[in-house]
Amino acid sequence: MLEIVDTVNMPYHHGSLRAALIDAAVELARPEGPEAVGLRAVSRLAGVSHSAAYRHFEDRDALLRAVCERCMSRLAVLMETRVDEVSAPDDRRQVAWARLNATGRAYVEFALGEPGWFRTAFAVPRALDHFSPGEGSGRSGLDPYQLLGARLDELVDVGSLPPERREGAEYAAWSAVHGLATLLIDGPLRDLAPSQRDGALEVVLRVVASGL
Amino acid sequence: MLEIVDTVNMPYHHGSLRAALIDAAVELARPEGPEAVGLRAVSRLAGVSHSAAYRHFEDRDALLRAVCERCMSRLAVLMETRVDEVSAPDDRRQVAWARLNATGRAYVEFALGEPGWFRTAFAVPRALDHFSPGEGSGRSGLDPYQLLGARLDELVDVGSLPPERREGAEYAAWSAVHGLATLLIDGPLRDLAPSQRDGALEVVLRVVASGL
DNA sequence: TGTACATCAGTGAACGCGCGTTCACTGATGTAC
DNA sequence: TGTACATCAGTGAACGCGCGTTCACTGATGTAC
Repeated sequence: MLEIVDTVNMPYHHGSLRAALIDAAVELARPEGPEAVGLRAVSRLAGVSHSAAYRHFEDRDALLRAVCERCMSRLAVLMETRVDEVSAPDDRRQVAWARLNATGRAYVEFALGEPGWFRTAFAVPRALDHFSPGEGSGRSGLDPYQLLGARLDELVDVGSLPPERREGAEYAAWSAVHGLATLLIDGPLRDLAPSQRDGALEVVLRVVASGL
Repeated sequence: MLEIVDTVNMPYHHGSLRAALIDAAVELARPEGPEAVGLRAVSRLAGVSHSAAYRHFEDRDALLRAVCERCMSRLAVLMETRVDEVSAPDDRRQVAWARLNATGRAYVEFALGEPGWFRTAFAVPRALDHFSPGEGSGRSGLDPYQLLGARLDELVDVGSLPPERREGAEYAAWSAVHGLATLLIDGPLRDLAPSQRDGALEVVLRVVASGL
């Protein structure tokens, strides 16, 4: 919801402008993606002069980085939520597979449901080991990559994935859902009908599961 | 190679400005990606006033579309080349699998070797059925998606892929290599060491092959 | 408790940039007679 | 073969836009005495 800020009754000191700027940036990124996150546009939405932003962020990139982390965190939260929703029958192996599938489904669900946030989450790429703890992470403190790793570890634990095939398994699972997501939202598959989209997701999940 | 054009000795009429503009745009897209393809920058590189471009392209998007097709075509050509390089032993099944792998490897090779072109190829997404014949295609006239389909058809032909699992198989294979490519060049895996990159590619190919 | 003062967090004008697009123009080419 | 003229493909100035960044400033807050 883009709302006009009543600048007349605003106190001179905002109090929590840094947080307000990030909120505004997240709001702008939602429909438009990371390109919409500019210092001027964000300050405008926050109802503040654009130079005020420099009190809280070194430059435009610093703001964008903060927004990326928020978006990445939202992705992590959705993944955790969907995994937690998996009902747990007796069969531990079945649960482990269902949870892996839920993880992948959540990833694509997020990309399709919030394409702007999804693109923003990946707009300031960083190396895996550059993740600071807490940044871009969900409730459990794990980022999306680590959440996927946890699912694969579980598969090993319950004996569904031979330990010798554990190494690098993230790459296969992650690439598959990430590729599908980007092809569906930005790429040549963007005009696929919803039913075809679902079908594609099922095939991707099936191939990964049986290929691991 | 960005070269300064000798504007003094240029004839008033260029002769093939449309082609020259596309060439210049492809050159700009190579290191920078699609963002670098602007009417002014491209005209500048071609040694021509920026308004001249409007004689050949309706607007900036029309130019970008032409460049995308060229980049997509280069991808198709590399895929064909790598497939043709596969030596053909007796075993038809082995050949079919090797060719599928070569297709996927070529895809990632292109993305890593020419990230700007790769990103440009996908910068103006279109629906699959919007591909006009010849656009974005390689020597054989097939675009990358169709080249992948041909590999999968071959697998069915030689009996390596049950026909009932043929449907949607493109989505799984394409998503996997596309996801790996984008994670490696733009995403969180961009700082992976070359050896790790290779390892990730092998895992991805193995999982797709055994999962199909 | 009151006052001087440092510090902090805002403002708004300005600089310089590159972009897409339009428009009246002009130089070169080709065609009709 | 020569000339008038239409057509085509360029030019360059101009408009308006939004951006990131800097800077001197000012209003509000908190602290020391």
